[in-house]
Amino acid sequence: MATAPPAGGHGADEVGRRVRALREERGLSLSTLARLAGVGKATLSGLENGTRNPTLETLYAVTAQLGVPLTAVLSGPGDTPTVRGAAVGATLLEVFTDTDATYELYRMRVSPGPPQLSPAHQAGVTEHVTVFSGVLRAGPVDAPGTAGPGEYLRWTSDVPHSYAAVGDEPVRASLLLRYPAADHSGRSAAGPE
Amino acid sequence: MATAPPAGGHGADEVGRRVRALREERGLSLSTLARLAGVGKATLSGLENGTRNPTLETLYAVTAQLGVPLTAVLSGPGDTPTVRGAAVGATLLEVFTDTDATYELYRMRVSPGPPQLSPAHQAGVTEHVTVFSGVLRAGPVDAPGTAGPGEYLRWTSDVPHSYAAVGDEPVRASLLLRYPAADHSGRSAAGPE
DNA sequence: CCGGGTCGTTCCGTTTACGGAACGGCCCGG
DNA sequence: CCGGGCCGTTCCGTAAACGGAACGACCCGG
Repeated sequence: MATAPPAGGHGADEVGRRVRALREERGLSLSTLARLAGVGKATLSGLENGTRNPTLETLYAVTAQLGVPLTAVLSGPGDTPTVRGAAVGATLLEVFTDTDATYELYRMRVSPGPPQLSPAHQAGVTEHVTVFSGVLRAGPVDAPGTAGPGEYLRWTSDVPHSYAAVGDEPVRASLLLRYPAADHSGRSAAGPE
Repeated sequence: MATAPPAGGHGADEVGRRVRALREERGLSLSTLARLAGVGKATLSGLENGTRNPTLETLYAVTAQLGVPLTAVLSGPGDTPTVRGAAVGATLLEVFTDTDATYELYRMRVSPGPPQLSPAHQAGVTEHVTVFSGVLRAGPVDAPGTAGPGEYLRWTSDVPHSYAAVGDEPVRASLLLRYPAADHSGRSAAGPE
Protein backbone atom coordinates (compact mmCIF):
# COMPACT_ATOMS: atom_id res chain seq x y z
CA MET A 1 0.00 0.00 0.00
CA ALA A 2 1.21 3.43 -0.69
CA THR A 3 1.91 5.38 2.42
CA ALA A 4 -0.80 7.74 3.52
CA PRO A 5 -0.96 10.74 1.17
CA PRO A 6 0.33 13.96 2.71
CA ALA A 7 -3.00 15.72 2.86
CA GLY A 8 -5.72 13.37 3.99
CA GLY A 9 -7.03 10.49 1.97
CA HIS A 10 -6.66 10.79 -1.73
CA GLY A 11 -10.41 10.87 -2.07
CA ALA A 12 -11.07 7.42 -3.42
CA ASP A 13 -14.29 7.27 -1.44
CA GLU A 14 -14.98 10.92 -2.13
CA VAL A 15 -15.04 9.96 -5.78
CA GLY A 16 -17.52 7.24 -4.97
CA ARG A 17 -19.81 9.62 -3.14
CA ARG A 18 -19.84 12.02 -6.05
CA VAL A 19 -20.58 9.31 -8.56
CA ARG A 20 -23.43 8.03 -6.42
CA ALA A 21 -24.80 11.54 -6.00
CA LEU A 22 -24.67 12.21 -9.73
CA ARG A 23 -26.36 8.90 -10.45
CA GLU A 24 -29.16 9.46 -7.97
CA GLU A 25 -29.73 12.98 -9.26
CA ARG A 26 -30.62 11.38 -12.53
CA GLY A 27 -32.88 8.80 -10.96
CA LEU A 28 -30.78 5.96 -12.31
CA SER A 29 -30.41 2.66 -10.53
CA LEU A 30 -26.98 1.18 -10.00
CA SER A 31 -27.88 -1.71 -12.27
CA THR A 32 -29.04 0.58 -15.05
CA LEU A 33 -26.01 2.83 -14.95
CA ALA A 34 -23.71 -0.18 -14.92
CA ARG A 35 -25.40 -1.55 -18.01
CA LEU A 36 -25.39 1.80 -19.84
CA ALA A 37 -21.75 2.44 -19.00
CA GLY A 38 -20.78 -1.09 -20.00
CA VAL A 39 -19.27 -2.00 -16.65
CA GLY A 40 -20.18 -4.71 -14.20
CA LYS A 41 -22.53 -4.05 -11.33
CA ALA A 42 -19.90 -5.28 -8.93
CA THR A 43 -17.48 -2.75 -10.34
CA LEU A 44 -19.86 0.16 -9.97
CA SER A 45 -20.97 -0.95 -6.52
CA GLY A 46 -17.39 -1.17 -5.33
CA LEU A 47 -16.56 2.15 -6.93
CA GLU A 48 -19.41 3.98 -5.24
CA ASN A 49 -18.63 2.41 -1.87
CA GLY A 50 -14.96 3.16 -2.13
CA THR A 51 -13.99 -0.48 -1.71
CA ARG A 52 -12.26 -0.60 -5.06
CA ASN A 53 -9.50 1.31 -6.72
CA PRO A 54 -10.91 1.97 -10.16
CA THR A 55 -8.92 2.28 -13.35
CA LEU A 56 -9.13 5.34 -15.55
CA GLU A 57 -11.04 3.37 -18.15
CA THR A 58 -13.72 2.37 -15.68
CA LEU A 59 -14.06 5.84 -14.25
CA TYR A 60 -14.27 7.36 -17.70
CA ALA A 61 -16.95 4.95 -18.84
CA VAL A 62 -19.10 5.88 -15.86
CA THR A 63 -18.61 9.64 -15.93
CA ALA A 64 -19.12 9.78 -19.68
CA GLN A 65 -22.47 8.06 -19.25
CA LEU A 66 -23.35 10.57 -16.56
CA GLY A 67 -22.46 13.37 -18.96
CA VAL A 68 -19.84 14.97 -16.77
CA PRO A 69 -16.10 15.35 -17.30
CA LEU A 70 -13.74 13.18 -15.35
CA THR A 71 -12.62 16.17 -13.37
CA ALA A 72 -16.14 16.57 -11.97
CA VAL A 73 -15.81 13.54 -9.72
CA LEU A 74 -12.25 14.22 -8.65
CA SER A 75 -11.17 16.80 -6.16
CA GLY A 76 -11.68 20.20 -7.68
CA PRO A 77 -8.88 22.55 -8.63
CA GLY A 78 -9.45 24.54 -5.48
CA ASP A 79 -7.81 21.93 -3.29
CA THR A 80 -4.26 22.54 -4.42
CA PRO A 81 -2.48 25.72 -3.40
CA THR A 82 0.26 24.47 -5.74
CA VAL A 83 2.59 27.33 -4.92
CA ARG A 84 2.58 29.07 -1.64
CA GLY A 85 4.82 31.76 -0.32
CA ALA A 86 4.64 34.73 1.98
CA ALA A 87 3.47 37.10 -0.72
CA VAL A 88 2.64 34.96 -3.74
CA GLY A 89 -0.19 32.47 -4.04
CA ALA A 90 -0.82 30.60 -7.27
CA THR A 91 -3.31 28.00 -8.40
CA LEU A 92 -2.65 25.74 -11.35
CA LEU A 93 -5.57 26.06 -13.72
CA GLU A 94 -4.54 24.03 -16.73
CA VAL A 95 -1.68 22.24 -18.42
CA PHE A 96 -1.22 22.29 -22.18
CA THR A 97 1.06 19.76 -23.76
CA ASP A 98 2.35 20.75 -27.14
CA THR A 99 4.85 18.93 -29.32
CA ASP A 100 7.72 21.24 -28.52
CA ALA A 101 6.71 22.81 -25.24
CA THR A 102 4.53 22.44 -22.16
CA TYR A 103 2.51 25.34 -20.82
CA GLU A 104 1.20 25.74 -17.31
CA LEU A 105 -1.43 28.37 -16.66
CA TYR A 106 -1.73 29.78 -13.15
CA ARG A 107 -3.94 32.30 -11.52
CA MET A 108 -1.64 34.35 -9.30
CA ARG A 109 -2.14 36.78 -6.46
CA VAL A 110 0.65 38.91 -5.01
CA SER A 111 0.07 40.61 -1.69
CA PRO A 112 1.68 43.93 -0.76
CA GLY A 113 4.91 43.63 1.17
CA PRO A 114 8.52 42.69 0.60
CA PRO A 115 9.42 41.00 -2.70
CA GLN A 116 9.28 37.25 -2.86
CA LEU A 117 12.12 35.38 -4.48
CA SER A 118 11.80 32.33 -6.66
CA PRO A 119 14.73 30.06 -7.45
CA ALA A 120 15.96 29.53 -10.99
CA HIS A 121 14.15 27.02 -13.17
CA GLN A 122 15.44 24.80 -15.93
CA ALA A 123 17.22 26.40 -18.84
CA GLY A 124 14.89 27.68 -21.53
CA VAL A 125 11.90 28.20 -19.27
CA THR A 126 10.06 31.46 -19.82
CA GLU A 127 7.42 33.18 -17.70
CA HIS A 128 4.67 35.36 -19.08
CA VAL A 129 2.60 37.48 -16.75
CA THR A 130 -0.49 39.50 -17.59
CA VAL A 131 -1.65 41.84 -14.86
CA PHE A 132 -5.36 42.31 -14.24
CA SER A 133 -5.30 44.61 -11.24
CA GLY A 134 -2.64 46.31 -9.17
CA VAL A 135 0.93 47.02 -10.22
CA LEU A 136 3.45 44.21 -10.38
CA ARG A 137 7.21 44.45 -10.30
CA ALA A 138 8.73 41.14 -11.32
CA GLY A 139 11.45 39.47 -13.34
CA PRO A 140 15.13 38.62 -12.90
CA VAL A 141 16.44 40.04 -9.65
CA ASP A 142 18.96 42.19 -11.47
CA ALA A 143 16.55 43.51 -14.09
CA PRO A 144 12.89 43.38 -13.05
CA GLY A 145 10.11 45.01 -15.02
CA THR A 146 6.94 46.79 -13.98
CA ALA A 147 3.42 46.26 -15.31
CA GLY A 148 0.03 47.72 -14.50
CA PRO A 149 -3.46 46.47 -15.38
CA GLY A 150 -3.59 45.07 -18.88
CA GLU A 151 0.16 45.07 -19.25
CA TYR A 152 2.49 42.20 -19.79
CA LEU A 153 5.86 40.99 -18.58
CA ARG A 154 8.09 38.28 -19.95
CA TRP A 155 11.45 36.88 -18.90
CA THR A 156 13.52 33.75 -18.99
CA SER A 157 13.42 32.18 -15.57
CA ASP A 158 16.65 30.22 -15.58
CA VAL A 159 17.95 32.77 -13.09
CA PRO A 160 16.53 33.72 -9.69
CA HIS A 161 13.63 36.09 -10.03
CA SER A 162 11.31 38.05 -7.77
CA TYR A 163 7.71 39.17 -7.48
CA ALA A 164 6.45 42.23 -5.63
CA ALA A 165 3.30 44.30 -5.51
CA VAL A 166 3.87 48.01 -6.01
CA GLY A 167 1.75 50.14 -3.72
CA ASP A 168 -0.95 48.97 -1.30
CA GLU A 169 -3.17 47.14 -3.72
CA PRO A 170 -2.73 43.38 -4.13
CA VAL A 171 -1.91 42.22 -7.62
CA ARG A 172 -4.04 39.76 -9.53
CA ALA A 173 -2.52 38.32 -12.65
CA SER A 174 -2.23 35.27 -14.82
CA LEU A 175 1.06 33.45 -15.03
CA LEU A 176 1.98 31.31 -17.99
CA LEU A 177 5.03 29.09 -17.61
CA ARG A 178 6.55 27.71 -20.78
CA TYR A 179 8.81 24.67 -20.55
CA PRO A 180 10.55 23.67 -23.77
CA ALA A 181 10.22 19.98 -24.50
CA ALA A 182 13.14 17.84 -23.43
CA ASP A 183 15.64 17.22 -26.18
CA HIS A 184 15.57 13.55 -27.09
CA SER A 185 17.08 13.56 -30.56
CA GLY A 186 20.24 15.23 -31.74
CA ARG A 187 20.41 18.58 -30.12
CA SER A 188 20.47 21.88 -31.98
CA ALA A 189 17.49 20.84 -34.03
CA ALA A 190 15.50 23.94 -33.20
CA GLY A 191 18.56 25.79 -32.08
CA PRO A 192 18.09 27.69 -28.86
CA GLU A 193 18.05 31.40 -29.45
CA MET B 1 -13.51 -2.67 -23.94
CA ALA B 2 -12.15 -2.35 -27.38
CA THR B 3 -15.02 -0.12 -28.35
CA ALA B 4 -14.02 3.48 -28.71
CA PRO B 5 -15.78 5.91 -26.42
CA PRO B 6 -18.60 7.79 -28.09
CA ALA B 7 -17.02 11.22 -28.10
CA GLY B 8 -13.38 11.01 -29.00
CA GLY B 9 -10.72 9.05 -27.23
CA HIS B 10 -10.74 9.30 -23.50
CA GLY B 11 -7.20 10.50 -23.58
CA ALA B 12 -5.44 7.66 -21.78
CA ASP B 13 -2.30 8.40 -23.74
CA GLU B 14 -2.88 12.11 -23.42
CA VAL B 15 -2.59 11.58 -19.70
CA GLY B 16 0.70 9.83 -20.27
CA ARG B 17 2.03 12.69 -22.34
CA ARG B 18 1.17 15.21 -19.67
CA VAL B 19 2.76 13.18 -16.93
CA ARG B 20 5.92 12.79 -18.97
CA ALA B 21 5.98 16.51 -19.75
CA LEU B 22 5.54 17.43 -16.10
CA ARG B 23 8.26 15.02 -15.07
CA GLU B 24 10.74 16.31 -17.63
CA GLU B 25 10.00 19.89 -16.67
CA ARG B 26 11.32 19.07 -13.25
CA GLY B 27 14.37 17.31 -14.60
CA LEU B 28 13.38 14.05 -12.97
CA SER B 29 14.25 10.68 -14.44
CA LEU B 30 11.60 8.03 -14.76
CA SER B 31 13.43 5.88 -12.25
CA THR B 32 13.63 8.68 -9.74
CA LEU B 33 10.00 9.69 -10.00
CA ALA B 34 8.92 6.08 -9.71
CA ARG B 35 10.91 5.69 -6.53
CA LEU B 36 9.68 8.97 -5.03
CA ALA B 37 6.08 8.19 -5.88
CA GLY B 38 6.37 4.68 -4.54
CA VAL B 39 5.36 2.95 -7.76
CA GLY B 40 7.24 0.52 -9.94
CA LYS B 41 9.26 1.73 -12.87
CA ALA B 42 7.30 -0.58 -15.12
CA THR B 43 4.11 1.04 -13.91
CA LEU B 44 5.30 4.55 -14.62
CA SER B 45 6.80 3.58 -17.95
CA GLY B 46 3.56 1.98 -19.07
CA LEU B 47 1.58 4.93 -17.78
CA GLU B 48 3.62 7.49 -19.70
CA ASN B 49 3.52 5.43 -22.87
CA GLY B 50 -0.18 4.83 -22.64
CA THR B 51 0.23 1.07 -22.67
CA ARG B 52 -1.40 0.66 -19.29
CA ASN B 53 -4.69 1.61 -17.80
CA PRO B 54 -3.68 3.10 -14.48
CA THR B 55 -5.72 2.97 -11.31
CA LEU B 56 -6.66 6.10 -9.42
CA GLU B 57 -4.25 5.19 -6.67
CA THR B 58 -1.32 4.98 -9.07
CA LEU B 59 -2.21 8.19 -10.83
CA TYR B 60 -2.63 10.01 -7.56
CA ALA B 61 0.71 8.82 -6.23
CA VAL B 62 2.45 10.17 -9.31
CA THR B 63 0.66 13.50 -9.60
CA ALA B 64 1.01 14.17 -5.89
CA GLN B 65 4.75 13.71 -6.18
CA LEU B 66 4.74 16.10 -9.12
CA GLY B 67 2.89 18.62 -7.01
CA VAL B 68 -0.09 18.99 -9.29
CA PRO B 69 -3.75 18.08 -8.76
CA LEU B 70 -5.13 15.01 -10.45
CA THR B 71 -7.19 17.21 -12.70
CA ALA B 72 -4.02 18.69 -14.18
CA VAL B 73 -3.24 15.53 -16.14
CA LEU B 74 -6.81 14.85 -17.20
CA SER B 75 -8.73 16.66 -19.86
CA GLY B 76 -9.49 20.15 -18.70
CA PRO B 77 -12.96 21.40 -17.83
CA GLY B 78 -13.28 22.92 -21.28
CA ASP B 79 -14.02 19.58 -22.88
CA THR B 80 -17.62 19.31 -21.76
CA PRO B 81 -19.95 21.74 -23.46
CA THR B 82 -22.98 20.59 -21.50
CA VAL B 83 -24.80 22.90 -23.84
CA ARG B 84 -28.51 22.95 -23.43
CA GLY B 85 -29.47 24.74 -26.57
CA ALA B 86 -29.07 27.63 -28.94
CA ALA B 87 -29.10 30.47 -26.44
CA VAL B 88 -27.69 28.90 -23.30
CA GLY B 89 -24.24 27.42 -22.93
CA ALA B 90 -23.06 26.04 -19.62
CA THR B 91 -19.87 24.38 -18.42
CA LEU B 92 -19.74 22.25 -15.33
CA LEU B 93 -17.01 23.59 -13.08
CA GLU B 94 -17.37 21.61 -9.90
CA VAL B 95 -19.50 19.19 -7.96
CA PHE B 96 -19.90 19.42 -4.21
CA THR B 97 -21.26 16.45 -2.34
CA ASP B 98 -22.78 17.25 1.00
CA THR B 99 -24.53 14.93 3.39
CA ASP B 100 -28.01 16.10 2.48
CA ALA B 101 -27.57 17.67 -0.93
CA THR B 102 -25.41 17.75 -4.04
CA TYR B 103 -24.39 21.02 -5.66
CA GLU B 104 -23.30 21.53 -9.23
CA LEU B 105 -21.58 24.77 -10.14
CA TYR B 106 -21.79 25.92 -13.76
CA ARG B 107 -20.44 28.87 -15.63
CA MET B 108 -23.31 29.98 -17.86
CA ARG B 109 -23.62 32.22 -20.87
CA VAL B 110 -26.91 33.34 -22.35
CA SER B 111 -26.90 34.87 -25.81
CA PRO B 112 -29.43 37.51 -26.85
CA GLY B 113 -32.50 36.16 -28.63
CA PRO B 114 -35.69 34.31 -27.83
CA PRO B 115 -36.01 32.71 -24.39
CA GLN B 116 -34.82 29.18 -24.03
CA LEU B 117 -36.89 26.64 -22.16
CA SER B 118 -35.60 23.96 -19.87
CA PRO B 119 -37.70 20.99 -18.79
CA ALA B 120 -38.60 20.34 -15.17
CA HIS B 121 -36.06 18.60 -12.98
CA GLN B 122 -36.56 16.25 -10.08
CA ALA B 123 -38.67 17.43 -7.17
CA GLY B 124 -36.82 19.58 -4.68
CA VAL B 125 -34.17 20.81 -7.08
CA THR B 126 -33.39 24.50 -6.79
CA GLU B 127 -31.42 26.79 -9.10
CA HIS B 128 -29.41 29.77 -7.96
CA VAL B 129 -28.09 32.27 -10.49
CA THR B 130 -25.73 35.15 -9.90
CA VAL B 131 -25.35 37.52 -12.83
CA PHE B 132 -21.94 38.97 -13.64
CA SER B 133 -22.72 40.96 -16.77
CA GLY B 134 -25.80 41.66 -18.85
CA VAL B 135 -29.40 41.39 -17.67
CA LEU B 136 -30.99 37.99 -17.22
CA ARG B 137 -34.65 37.12 -17.14
CA ALA B 138 -35.12 33.60 -15.86
CA GLY B 139 -37.19 31.36 -13.62
CA PRO B 140 -40.45 29.44 -13.84
CA VAL B 141 -42.20 30.18 -17.09
CA ASP B 142 -45.21 31.63 -15.28
CA ALA B 143 -43.22 33.78 -12.87
CA PRO B 144 -39.72 34.64 -14.08
CA GLY B 145 -37.47 37.15 -12.35
CA THR B 146 -34.99 39.71 -13.64
CA ALA B 147 -31.45 40.30 -12.43
CA GLY B 148 -28.62 42.62 -13.48
CA PRO B 149 -24.92 42.51 -12.68
CA GLY B 150 -24.29 41.43 -9.09
CA GLU B 151 -27.88 40.37 -8.56
CA TYR B 152 -29.25 36.99 -7.75
CA LEU B 153 -32.18 34.77 -8.73
CA ARG B 154 -33.48 31.60 -7.13
CA TRP B 155 -36.30 29.22 -7.94
CA THR B 156 -37.35 25.63 -7.59
CA SER B 157 -36.86 23.93 -10.91
CA ASP B 158 -39.34 21.11 -10.63
CA VAL B 159 -41.41 23.01 -13.19
CA PRO B 160 -40.45 24.11 -16.70
CA HIS B 161 -38.35 27.25 -16.62
CA SER B 162 -36.79 29.66 -19.08
CA TYR B 163 -33.67 31.74 -19.60
CA ALA B 164 -33.41 34.90 -21.68
CA ALA B 165 -30.98 37.78 -22.08
CA VAL B 166 -32.61 41.20 -21.78
CA GLY B 167 -31.22 43.65 -24.31
CA ASP B 168 -28.39 43.15 -26.77
CA GLU B 169 -25.68 42.21 -24.34
CA PRO B 170 -24.98 38.53 -23.66
CA VAL B 171 -25.36 37.43 -20.08
CA ARG B 172 -22.58 35.83 -18.12
CA ALA B 173 -23.54 34.24 -14.85
CA SER B 174 -22.86 31.41 -12.47
CA LEU B 175 -25.49 28.74 -12.01
CA LEU B 176 -25.68 26.65 -8.90
CA LEU B 177 -27.94 23.60 -9.03
CA ARG B 178 -28.91 22.04 -5.73
CA TYR B 179 -30.15 18.46 -5.67
CA PRO B 180 -31.47 17.23 -2.31
CA ALA B 181 -30.05 13.85 -1.35
CA ALA B 182 -32.17 10.96 -2.53
CA ASP B 183 -34.69 9.68 -0.02
CA HIS B 184 -33.73 6.10 0.73
CA SER B 185 -36.64 5.34 3.02
CA GLY B 186 -40.19 4.69 1.97
CA ARG B 187 -41.01 6.56 -1.18
CA SER B 188 -40.45 5.14 -4.59
CA ALA B 189 -38.03 7.34 -6.42
CA ALA B 190 -39.23 9.31 -9.37
CA GLY B 191 -40.50 6.97 -12.01
CA PRO B 192 -39.28 7.02 -15.58
CA GLU B 193 -40.27 10.20 -17.34
C1' DC C 1 39.66 0.69 -23.47
C1' DC C 2 37.13 -0.77 -19.73
C1' DG C 3 34.18 -0.67 -15.42
C1' DG C 4 30.48 1.62 -12.87
C1' DG C 5 26.39 4.35 -12.84
C1' DT C 6 22.01 5.69 -14.65
C1' DC C 7 18.78 5.82 -18.24
C1' DG C 8 14.08 3.68 -19.94
C1' DT C 9 12.08 -0.73 -21.47
C1' DT C 10 10.82 -5.55 -20.96
C1' DC C 11 10.08 -9.86 -18.53
C1' DC C 12 7.83 -12.26 -14.73
C1' DG C 13 5.24 -13.77 -10.60
C1' DT C 14 1.86 -11.69 -7.49
C1' DT C 15 -1.97 -8.94 -6.47
C1' DT C 16 -6.30 -7.16 -7.60
C1' DA C 17 -9.86 -4.91 -10.50
C1' DC C 18 -12.75 -6.76 -13.78
C1' DG C 19 -17.62 -8.79 -15.48
C1' DG C 20 -21.06 -12.54 -14.84
C1' DA C 21 -23.82 -15.05 -11.78
C1' DA C 22 -26.00 -15.93 -7.55
C1' DC C 23 -27.96 -13.97 -3.33
C1' DG C 24 -31.28 -11.74 0.05
C1' DG C 25 -34.41 -7.80 0.41
C1' DC C 26 -38.15 -4.98 -1.18
C1' DC C 27 -42.24 -3.65 -3.85
C1' DC C 28 -46.08 -4.69 -6.51
C1' DG C 29 -49.77 -7.40 -9.12
C1' DG C 30 -52.39 -11.51 -9.36
C1' DC D 1 -50.50 -15.39 0.11
C1' DC D 2 -47.44 -16.20 -3.51
C1' DG D 3 -44.64 -15.31 -7.81
C1' DG D 4 -42.06 -12.00 -10.73
C1' DG D 5 -39.19 -8.05 -11.20
C1' DC D 6 -35.86 -4.95 -9.82
C1' DC D 7 -32.85 -3.25 -6.27
C1' DG D 8 -27.81 -3.31 -4.44
C1' DT D 9 -24.34 -6.51 -2.49
C1' DT D 10 -21.37 -10.57 -2.53
C1' DC D 11 -19.07 -14.54 -4.52
C1' DC D 12 -15.94 -16.26 -8.04
C1' DG D 13 -12.88 -17.20 -12.14
C1' DT D 14 -10.34 -14.47 -15.38
C1' DA D 15 -7.78 -10.71 -17.27
C1' DA D 16 -4.66 -7.21 -16.31
C1' DA D 17 -2.23 -3.65 -13.42
C1' DC D 18 1.06 -3.99 -10.02
C1' DG D 19 6.30 -3.97 -8.10
C1' DG D 20 10.82 -6.16 -8.51
C1' DA D 21 14.48 -7.80 -11.28
C1' DA D 22 16.93 -8.31 -15.48
C1' DC D 23 18.15 -6.21 -19.85
C1' DG D 24 20.55 -3.32 -23.51
C1' DA D 25 21.86 1.50 -24.38
C1' DC D 26 24.24 5.43 -23.06
C1' DC D 27 27.43 8.59 -20.53
C1' DC D 28 31.62 9.40 -17.97
C1' DG D 29 35.86 8.85 -15.18
C1' DG D 30 39.89 6.18 -14.61
